Amino acid sequence: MVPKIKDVAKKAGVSVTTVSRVLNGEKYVKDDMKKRVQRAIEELGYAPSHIARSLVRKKTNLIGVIVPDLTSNFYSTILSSIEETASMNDYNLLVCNIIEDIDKEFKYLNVFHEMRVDGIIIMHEKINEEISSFLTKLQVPVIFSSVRPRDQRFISVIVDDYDAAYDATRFLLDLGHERIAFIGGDMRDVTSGQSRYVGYCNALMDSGKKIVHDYIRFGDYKIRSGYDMMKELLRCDPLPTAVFAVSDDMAVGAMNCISDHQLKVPDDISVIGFDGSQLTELVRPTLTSMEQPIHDMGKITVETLLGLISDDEHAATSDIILKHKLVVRNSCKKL
Amino acid sequence: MVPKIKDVAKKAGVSVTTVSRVLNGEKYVKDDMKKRVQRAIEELGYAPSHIARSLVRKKTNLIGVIVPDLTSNFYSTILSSIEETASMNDYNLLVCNIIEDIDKEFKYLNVFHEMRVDGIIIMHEKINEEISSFLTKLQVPVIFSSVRPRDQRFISVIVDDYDAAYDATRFLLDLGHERIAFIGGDMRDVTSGQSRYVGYCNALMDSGKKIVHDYIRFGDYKIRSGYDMMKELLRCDPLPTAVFAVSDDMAVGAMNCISDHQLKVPDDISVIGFDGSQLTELVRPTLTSMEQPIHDMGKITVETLLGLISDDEHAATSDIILKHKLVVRNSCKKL
DNA sequence: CTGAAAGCGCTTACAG
DNA sequence: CTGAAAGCGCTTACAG
Repeated sequence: MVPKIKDVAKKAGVSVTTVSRVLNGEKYVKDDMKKRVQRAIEELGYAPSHIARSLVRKKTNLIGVIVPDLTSNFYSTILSSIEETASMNDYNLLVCNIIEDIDKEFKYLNVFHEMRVDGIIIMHEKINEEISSFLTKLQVPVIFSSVRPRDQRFISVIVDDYDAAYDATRFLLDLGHERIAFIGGDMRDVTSGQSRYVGYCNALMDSGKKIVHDYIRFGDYKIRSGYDMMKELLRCDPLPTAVFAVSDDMAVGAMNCISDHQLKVPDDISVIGFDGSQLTELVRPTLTSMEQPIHDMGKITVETLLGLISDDEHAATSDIILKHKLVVRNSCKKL
Repeated sequence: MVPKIKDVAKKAGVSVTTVSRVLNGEKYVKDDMKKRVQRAIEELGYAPSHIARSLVRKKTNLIGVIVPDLTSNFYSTILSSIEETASMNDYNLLVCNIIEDIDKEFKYLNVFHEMRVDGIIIMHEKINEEISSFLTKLQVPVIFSSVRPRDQRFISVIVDDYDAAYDATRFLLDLGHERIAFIGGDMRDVTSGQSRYVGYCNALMDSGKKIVHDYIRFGDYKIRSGYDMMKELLRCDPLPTAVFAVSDDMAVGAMNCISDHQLKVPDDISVIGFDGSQLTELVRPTLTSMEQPIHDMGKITVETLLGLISDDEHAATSDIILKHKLVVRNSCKKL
């Protein structure tokens, strides 16, 4: 039904080899033949089967992407950038949304293997030993984007989470805040969990403040948990004057909780987020945030992966650290 | 390097045919052989090449998805549901983010063709004649999700936009509003553009109100345009007491604009949105919205498409209309 | 510059 | 129940 190379060859009165050659833009095809082949292709509406090509070329131009949550603005923005860069380089994306489901992840990694993807991008760091070793056996380039797994065999594209969290906390200290609460991530996460927590602590200590455990909570990066953790923080006495949440989503949750309790941001409590997602501009007051270069992150992730795939001698061999940047909006106030 | 069926056969001391049979779960394989094959598969870490399989089976289990904007909460939520349903049915998603770029869309449709996807899902209605006829020639099931193109050859999964817009406007009228502004979508769009506009107009007329052109603006569904259109509406005298925006994004833009001009939602102006995206719960005040069943929409889109793919006799032959539902939150006030 | 033939890694009649 | 062989739709040495 759908035309194949043989049909084109017959119609043009040449061999399939010749058709293949004009398809692949090889020289050494007489103009006359090329013209005939092109006309036949046109008339038949022929497009070569990527499937068949992949089989013989041993290259699929497919990249498997594992996203923890597609509905999160942060991830969907990175994904958007990944898609853009991949598309420009003639790669296509097989997208998997795992929603914290480790079994689904494993299933998908198997699919990626069966599909013989050329490379894999993973955007969460909660990989276990089983997945880690499966990934290694796969013999396919793997890259982590925006997170760094504990297993140092893999390359990550990230910001310096420790520095970024340190700077965010420092910013609040410089505004004169003394009672700074912290809504962290999962401490099992190396980057967004541990590093950001340690950055917060060290900034406090370096400026002679002590760490108050009542002011410290851990969520799961989502709006809801920011809200819930803030609710707990509002029971503290005295109240914190500022909150640093390690994701914009949690920061927005915290802001909403504050406003639902008839308090004002930033007059009563200042809030600073982390990520630089679109939420920052969307909420009122707009959210000051320690931003990751989300767009570049996606772009560089793909470019680095393509380097690995093509076995480029200049390909990355270690983590790529991008610059974070504090963007001041209206959610923090000088004390 | 990566093991193939031949390697498994050799290791197990059987023919490739037999290996293929146990791979495909056929009966008529002696337990003894089955065991040997399975062990060989295990030891080699063998997984069949989906590429090779697709070639002979003439089925790729791939669905191409065209999303207008991945960073939009509405679309990413549908996509998430699409992915979930596809995955459960052993289908994989090739995702394309076209960002209003008709050339990119065409390029991707060609890729989908070359990839021999089993089906295509499209989430925007701005398809031109060229794309429309290409789609028809493709001989592959196509389904539109959340939108309906002008071209009636295609099946859509949608809500009744006219009714939904009518009901949303009716809701404001019932609250006692007389001066109801409207921020619409692109009038070239059949569903979200035209139908919602007509629904708004008819609701007004049916209750004896006249249509004030100053109160009507058209945006592009995004936050920014809601903001900009609202800015224009704020120049009206008298001010409208309520605004109906045909997407939650535009409604949030409108709310922000109102609050940036020192007015209050809903005390000064009520706002109602459309879609039921996560934004509704995220903003303050929370946004009343005419909701589409986003999750079901994604699920049913895939199920319908799979019906078409398997050439099920019960497969849909016309549009599928899902129920809309008004969810009242805190952005609208009784006058 | 052009074409016949082998091969990519599978599945599926067909024969036994 | 098992296997040899053809074929899926391409590309790529190889020979001319």
